[in-house]
Amino acid sequence: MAWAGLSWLVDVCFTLEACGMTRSHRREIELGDAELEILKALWETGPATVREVMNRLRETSGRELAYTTVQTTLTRLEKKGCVTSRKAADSGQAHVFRAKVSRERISQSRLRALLEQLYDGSAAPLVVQLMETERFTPDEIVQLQSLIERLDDVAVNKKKKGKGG
Amino acid sequence: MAWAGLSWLVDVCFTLEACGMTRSHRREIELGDAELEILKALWETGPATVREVMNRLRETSGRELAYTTVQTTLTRLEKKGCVTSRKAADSGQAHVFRAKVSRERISQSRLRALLEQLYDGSAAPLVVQLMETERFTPDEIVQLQSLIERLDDVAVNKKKKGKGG
DNA sequence: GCTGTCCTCCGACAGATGTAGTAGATTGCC
DNA sequence: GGCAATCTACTACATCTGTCGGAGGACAGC
Repeated sequence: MAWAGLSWLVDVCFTLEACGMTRSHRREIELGDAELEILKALWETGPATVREVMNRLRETSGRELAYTTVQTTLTRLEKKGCVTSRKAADSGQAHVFRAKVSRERISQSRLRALLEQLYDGSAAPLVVQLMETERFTPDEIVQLQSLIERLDDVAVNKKKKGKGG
Repeated sequence: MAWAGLSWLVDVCFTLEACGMTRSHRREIELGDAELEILKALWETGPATVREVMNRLRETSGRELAYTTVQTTLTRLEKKGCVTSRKAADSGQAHVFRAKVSRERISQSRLRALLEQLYDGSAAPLVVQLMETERFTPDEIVQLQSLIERLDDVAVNKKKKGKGG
């Protein structure tokens, strides 16, 4: 399972938060579906050429895109600052593209937009909705439980601080 | 607060689930940002005319849109099956628009898309991300805790049922 | 050196979306 | 009956996105 632990994600999220990137930006990055799909392929493969991304799409999603379609999309992603490209000696003259934004960053950007658009920024309804409509494995439920406890601790600490200090 | 309880949302979600609408549809409804904003206004006002929606947008978001812009968007929403319109006796000749899809439905559709696009359909990472990066009030945390317990119960019951027949 | 292959760059085009103007019907009022 | 306000319907247009083709450069093999 990709669920060896939530910690990696938790860490990433904390990092983002530490960078002050969690609030205030309504919509940092706007990506279409195809762009996102290709970016996802790039996350999964790691740095890759146009052809590698194209193959990856075919193999994993059965998606048949023209070489130039992938290329155009990668170029647009580069223009948006989501990927970088450079020439690598070991890949002929083909450019190697590398994702510059993380999956979590995109995820957060989209979630934020969703929150603003649907619930005036309040996150709880979305969490509820996710928990109610999606399936979770028992393991995941345990993980979520511990996360909530952690949230709870933070809340309690804050309250203490607020009172005592 | 709008958080008198989560139960309404929970109910809606269960209803959706009962309708078999929770999985399998990749992308039922595609809405742009402006469309969503106007649909949101309609959720908030209840059935309303073009002008009322327009005013609502100005008052709540400071959004200044031309009358016809709102109208066009509402018409497009109607074509997409998200709203209905009819002539009401008490509103002159103006059509009264009414939201036909719920906020939760849209929310779910978008969340689902996000899940598929980013995490191959696995919901847990999104929940984690939301819980880590967004703020929750102590009350909300309590609510979430009880939800998790409920999830936990369901999981346990399933296990029992699976065993017992 | 020619040819085939692969790559990059550029241009193209259709559909969706955001935004709005205009024409013509309807209605209230003098 | 005519004018002003308001509404609907239609049209328009720029931008973004998805998708791709063709021109031309680089390189491997004959």
